[in-house]
Amino acid sequence: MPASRPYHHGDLRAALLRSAERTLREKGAGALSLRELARDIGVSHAAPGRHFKDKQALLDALAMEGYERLDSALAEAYGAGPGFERRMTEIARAYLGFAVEHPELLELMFARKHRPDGSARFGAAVDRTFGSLTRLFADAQASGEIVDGDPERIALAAAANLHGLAALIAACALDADETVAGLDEHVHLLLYGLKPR
Amino acid sequence: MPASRPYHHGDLRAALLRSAERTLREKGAGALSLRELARDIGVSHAAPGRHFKDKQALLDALAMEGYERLDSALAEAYGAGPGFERRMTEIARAYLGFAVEHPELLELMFARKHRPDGSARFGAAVDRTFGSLTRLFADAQASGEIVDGDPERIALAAAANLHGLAALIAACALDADETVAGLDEHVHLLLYGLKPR
DNA sequence: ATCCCGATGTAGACGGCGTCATCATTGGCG
DNA sequence: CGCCAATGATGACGCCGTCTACATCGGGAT
Repeated sequence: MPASRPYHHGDLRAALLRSAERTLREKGAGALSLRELARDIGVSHAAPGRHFKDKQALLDALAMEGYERLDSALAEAYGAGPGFERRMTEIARAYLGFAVEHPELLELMFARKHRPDGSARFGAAVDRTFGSLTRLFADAQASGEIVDGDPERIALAAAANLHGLAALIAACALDADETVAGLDEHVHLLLYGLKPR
Repeated sequence: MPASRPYHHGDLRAALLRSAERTLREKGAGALSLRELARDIGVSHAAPGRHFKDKQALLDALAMEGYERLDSALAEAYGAGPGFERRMTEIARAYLGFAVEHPELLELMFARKHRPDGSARFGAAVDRTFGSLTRLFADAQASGEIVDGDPERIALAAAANLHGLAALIAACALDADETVAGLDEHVHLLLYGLKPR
């Protein structure tokens, strides 16, 4: 018979995050229970408390991981090659791709729970996430490819547009495939406006 | 002493919804408990079960009320007077106003829980909500004020833009006042695009 | 006018949960 | 080698959602 499990797990914190993310993906944030995680991993029901002050702390950590992954995806898209429109389209594709593959995580990242004081950490995370857009538009403004004006505002316009699509997809309010298929046209509308030229 | 409370409440369902909305606004959806609602209202802990199959059913009902209110606000904004841009701006202001005043409710409305089969009801609710935009753009297209193309897609571009702003405000990722103050410019960017003309 | 029945509310129980306090085990560092 | 901080186990507490069985009501059929 196998040696009984060692008293200490080794890396319970990481195991919790892995297992939690799996549950999040499969059953949603509401159906996530610390006790169940502990059971799945094979530790006592209170062990998670050693690594996360409370359930919200675990969810916060999960959200932070989400920001890091989304940041990477957007940064990679930003480097997809030269050319403003190419980059813009790739960033949009990356954002929507994230929403399609990790809708529950996206919802968690932008959940309205991160305020009591961690709001600073999450505010910074959001800023980092949209940093790729800010850089992109700063570049494009310098070369005259983008209208003048407060770069923050212009980046916000793009960010709101992308996040809106992503949030609607995550909420199942939009058909994901259909939306992704029409993404090029959507970006075109964003860049050229709804008014005829 | 007051006559003991009557055995039947009279309109417990409505009382539950009222009290639930208050809790939602003050403490968030996560902190909403059927038992606490029952205590506040003065009925037994299982009484809510007579009117809502389970907790999710109550949340769904709240979300539906939210859609109705948002629909009214948008419809009123649509009727704010003639002129496409005027209407567009007023609709945007109404949407963001809703997000500022009822952030928790907005989050609930677009929460990813409404799928098991009620997805149809909520899909229809979303369609109704963005109906004002669809109408608006149909009008505007007819008079040549808006670019040609699939009206659905154009309405979606506007809807995603507004919903993105609203969602970011509700998530505390944007400063509400600041965003509302810059709304006119934001709408301008939506209509005229990010590329110079 | 009476009876009955469905709608509504109550009482109690069950299991699950998050969290806390207390105790056990461990590995590493002085 | 011995101690200690980190980590895990155990048990307890109160709250929760939900189920079942029972109580109370009002209104419609007779």
